[in-house]
Amino acid sequence: MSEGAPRKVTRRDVARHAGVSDAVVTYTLNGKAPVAPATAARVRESVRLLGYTPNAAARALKMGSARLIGIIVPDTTNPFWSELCQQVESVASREGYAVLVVNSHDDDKQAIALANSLASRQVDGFLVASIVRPSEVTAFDALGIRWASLNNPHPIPGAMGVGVDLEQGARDATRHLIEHGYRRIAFVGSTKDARYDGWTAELASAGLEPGLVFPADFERRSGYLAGRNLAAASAQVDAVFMSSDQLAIGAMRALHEAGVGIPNDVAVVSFDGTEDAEYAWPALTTLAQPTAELAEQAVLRLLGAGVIPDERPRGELIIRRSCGCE
Amino acid sequence: MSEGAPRKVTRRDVARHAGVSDAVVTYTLNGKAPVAPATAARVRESVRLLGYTPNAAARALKMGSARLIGIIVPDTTNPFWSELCQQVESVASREGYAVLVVNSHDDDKQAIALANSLASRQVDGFLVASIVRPSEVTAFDALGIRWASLNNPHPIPGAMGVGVDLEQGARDATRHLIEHGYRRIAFVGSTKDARYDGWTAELASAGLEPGLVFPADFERRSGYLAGRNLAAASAQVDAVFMSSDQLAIGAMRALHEAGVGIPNDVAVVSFDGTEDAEYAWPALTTLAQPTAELAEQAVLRLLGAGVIPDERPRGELIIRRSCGCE
DNA sequence: ATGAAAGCGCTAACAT
DNA sequence: ATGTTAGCGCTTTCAT
Repeated sequence: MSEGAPRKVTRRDVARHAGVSDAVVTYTLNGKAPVAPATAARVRESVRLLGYTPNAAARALKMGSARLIGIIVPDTTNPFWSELCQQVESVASREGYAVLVVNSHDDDKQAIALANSLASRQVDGFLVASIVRPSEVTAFDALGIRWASLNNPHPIPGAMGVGVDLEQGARDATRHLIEHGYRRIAFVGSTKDARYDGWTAELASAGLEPGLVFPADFERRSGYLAGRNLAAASAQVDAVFMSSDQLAIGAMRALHEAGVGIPNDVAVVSFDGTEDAEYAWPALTTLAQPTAELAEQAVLRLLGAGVIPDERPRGELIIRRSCGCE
Repeated sequence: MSEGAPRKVTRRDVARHAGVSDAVVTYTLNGKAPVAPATAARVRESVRLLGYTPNAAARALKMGSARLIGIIVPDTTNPFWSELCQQVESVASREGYAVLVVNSHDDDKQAIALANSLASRQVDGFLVASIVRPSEVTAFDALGIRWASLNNPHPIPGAMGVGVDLEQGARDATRHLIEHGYRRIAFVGSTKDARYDGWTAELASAGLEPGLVFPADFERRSGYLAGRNLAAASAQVDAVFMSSDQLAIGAMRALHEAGVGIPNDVAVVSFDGTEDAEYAWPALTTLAQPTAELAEQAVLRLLGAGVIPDERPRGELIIRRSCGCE
């Protein structure tokens, strides 16, 4: 490590060292005004010699922007969110912004407090991947900063947002199961989620009876619990749609423990397309969310830059063996 | 969303509204000076009414600290790092600091650039989880801010740092395999890592021949590749020590595909203790790193606060079925 | 207990 | 092409 040594070279030090005024240093560094080549070179040399680092706080104060965006996620430990955050970071940094990631742990009080603290840090905008209720919409709007919802289970009235069409994705995944010939297709997930609507609709449009529902949130542990129930009911189930990869991974553990064969006894299809799905056993057929595209659109919308297509990004089914293919 | 509406209530607005001076608002909010109860109440009311949010940039400029710490990790998408980051965030926020997480993608040039940008953002210190070479030590020290290494494969000379005793952990894990009676124990990981030394030493002290080595970094994909080689050589291997859970998950996929039974044909023990290990199939016996403790020590060291025990945190072996137990 | 005022490091008119 | 200067919103002596 290093001591908090007596170091703080300012723009002024650089100016003196280079024998110019403060402004010229700014001009040189930010390229907003013409500077004589020789002068510029001298300034740059001084910057290097002195090891000058601009003070972002001063800049933020002056500019009213910290070139920072915030993102509120339920849990960065969940691979889907961590992959998405990384994509967001990648496009943000390309645009010259840093990203402050904060965890809400799915607690709304917390989310509002976090939004406040982001606001006080002068973020130029923030993304909310946690569930957003109407009361939060009000609270967020009151902050007077741009914000957008990211991949919420349903579009939020009155709020800007981007997210895949979850209902359509669930239909695509469910249809694949139907095409395999499975007729008793169960659902694991939340019934308040658009994926539930998609599963229901697809079953109906194929003239199939509604399947069994095993309620769960999106985590592995919850999937494991649902998986135990599913195993117990496996005689009445051919296949199952899982609302997230994590859920599927948890459920498959329970299925394995109960000796239920996948896909022979129960076929599974899941949702998200995280890297874990590829390494699960058996490898999961999953509806991959286009996280890169999602991140791109979200950041550009937030920054009010770029041309943004008006259609919702659509997921893509990745076929592996859990559904019975190959 | 909300427009970037004409909003910017400053401390001065609050002061006017409450009929006091700017200073009194600060006194009230920061509790650093005595304020008459009635005045304080009035100020607080004005804050509420006006929806005042302090400007962190101004505060940072004045104070020379943004109450921010940075952390440079190789890849937040890797569950071990994301879990660790979340722990760091949790203790930092308890101490009143936010955390800026950045990805180095294991690129040293990048790491130095990131450290620079953290410095310019006035972080109070930063943690480096990426590999740190001597040249980086110099670069980091030159920044004049506190920094510490976090969980590097080896302690870094001249740098403050915290991390588990990887060598000891690898010995513990390897010993467990030996106690099972396995005698031909392979290694998957990097030979430049302390875990390799631990595996080697434990084998030697048990009087066993050195086992097969399958080089790999710490990712799933790399584990998968190593796993294929391992499968091909499985007749000469009883058990294997994997340097990370991710590696083990990737390798197990290859083993399954090759029809190699776990633990019957090859037993496995891994390292890290991430949540994935619990849901892998079969569930992984793993040497769990004490991430909470690591995060606690790292942040407190960085902030130069609290009493920090001088011994290295030690991992704990979590027994599941991949090693042949139960 | 409260107020006045200086200044943190930077940018951007506005002069020259 | 370069210099001067006025703040951005906050904290903190130093007065009162």
